[in-house]
Amino acid sequence: MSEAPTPQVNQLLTAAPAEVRERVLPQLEAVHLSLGQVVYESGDIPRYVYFPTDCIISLLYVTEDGDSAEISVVGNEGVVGIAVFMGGESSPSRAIVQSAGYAYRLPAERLKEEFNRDADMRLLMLRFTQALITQMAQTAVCNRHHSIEQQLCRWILLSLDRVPGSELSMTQELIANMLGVRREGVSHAAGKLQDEKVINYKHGRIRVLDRTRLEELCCECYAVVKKESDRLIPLSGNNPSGYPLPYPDSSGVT
Amino acid sequence: MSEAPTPQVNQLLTAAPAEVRERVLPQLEAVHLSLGQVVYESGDIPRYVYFPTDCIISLLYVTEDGDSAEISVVGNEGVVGIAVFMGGESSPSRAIVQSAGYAYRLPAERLKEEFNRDADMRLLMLRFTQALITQMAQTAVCNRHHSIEQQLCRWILLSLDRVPGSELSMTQELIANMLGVRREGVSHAAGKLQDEKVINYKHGRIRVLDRTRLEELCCECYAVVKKESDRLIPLSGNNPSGYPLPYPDSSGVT
DNA sequence: TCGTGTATGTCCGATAGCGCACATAGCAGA
DNA sequence: TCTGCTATGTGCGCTATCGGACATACACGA
Repeated sequence: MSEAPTPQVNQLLTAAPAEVRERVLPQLEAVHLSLGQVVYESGDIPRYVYFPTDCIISLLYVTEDGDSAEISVVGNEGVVGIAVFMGGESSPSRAIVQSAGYAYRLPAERLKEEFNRDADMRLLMLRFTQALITQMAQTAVCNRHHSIEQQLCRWILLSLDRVPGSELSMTQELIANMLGVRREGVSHAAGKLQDEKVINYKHGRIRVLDRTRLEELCCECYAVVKKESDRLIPLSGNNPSGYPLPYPDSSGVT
Repeated sequence: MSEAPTPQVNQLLTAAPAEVRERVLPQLEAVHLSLGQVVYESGDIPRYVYFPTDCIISLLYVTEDGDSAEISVVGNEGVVGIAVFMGGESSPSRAIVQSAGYAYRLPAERLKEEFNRDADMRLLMLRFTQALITQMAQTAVCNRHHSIEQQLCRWILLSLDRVPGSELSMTQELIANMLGVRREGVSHAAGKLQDEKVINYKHGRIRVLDRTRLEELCCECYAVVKKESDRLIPLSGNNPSGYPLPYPDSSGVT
């Protein structure tokens, strides 16, 4: 388990107004989040908000009979726990770690204070929230109209953008939970992508071989979300590769 | 075409801090919105925000090949045009009138000013936004896991809560567009509900005969959204019938 | 009162995804 | 190196929904 990246890897922390950052930095605490860890349960009142650096956190909705669906993913471009500043305190979603790594956490109260105190900070958080909303809405349409294969492409691309390298650590079983489909469905779709040499799937490890082709096979949902995120979140757009800034490009396998 | 209800029919206008309300009331303009009217197109920069009184506005996402899905509905409990205060200016959704009636519109700039000026007003808007987020997310899960019949029940209930009386003016064709399914699918589901004497469908007019049963046939998605809205939006929870306050209960047919 | 257009109901085959069962393959630990 | 667990691939019948074609029924206006 490597060291925690610096807080600046998180784009919101980097883009935060200087004085807010100064107040907040000493209070940030690096925490390692492991795969599958539940950060918030549905209805929980968060004590901390999390700024991911090299991890990915999924927001899931779970139905009464156990079916689930991922409604958005958050990586180093964002923060988990928006209900804290949106004023609702809690939300009916579950937040789980989709890719292990480090995040910086801050007491919920502290973010709330900064949000209410500093207009620029507020704008930053709200614009991120709007990007999140776009992601959710697009996911809803995607769930309705696009094939599992297309959705898998979207899912891989969204994840890839939030993680260094071109590899994801994730079983088909878990992806199936995220997409709200059967594992077999994912297996089938992944098989097709492998036949096309677009990805390589090996025991819980996806390696993307041909990102361009992957984007072609994907529905437009990925592009819509990406474009809107780039527009709304500072920095995010300055980095055309989509990979987190402090890492080398996809050339090297981690 | 009857007169416009007072602005107080809109719960956000009613719940707004007194001083904000005083500043804003004289600048509100009643507008009649007719069925199917497009309030915003995807990507538009709104010049006005709309506070519905007795109309319903749907937020839709449309895919490249014309498929659509409703991601949320807004009635007298809310406001349309959140991108204005969220800081993104525009959003990729289309807003269309799902049920004709009146709304009060306010220049976008004015809402933005009040939002930035008054912390209570801000909280009000943000809590409403969080309720909207819940609705979108629940829609995404519902799209994935529930049958057309269940979704139709959810849709009818959500609409009914936002309109006086127990009747909806809406063709199956339009409902199909909202749910992102075929008209035939809606026809089939509506037929089953009619056989059960839960609703009565007659040429673009749905009459709800047995609301209790309708709620039973519905997936939990309606209840989740309703509960969260009641929690987050003031007043909304004070009115257990769920119908807009200034109207008589469902007893009378309009 | 009658016609016309819109709204609804229904039938067909096609297909994507489900649920289940089971075979295989890679990985980790003894 | 062997063993066992976890992850993946695959086959089969089932069902909901799709896509298109068509028949009916209601509502409104001449």
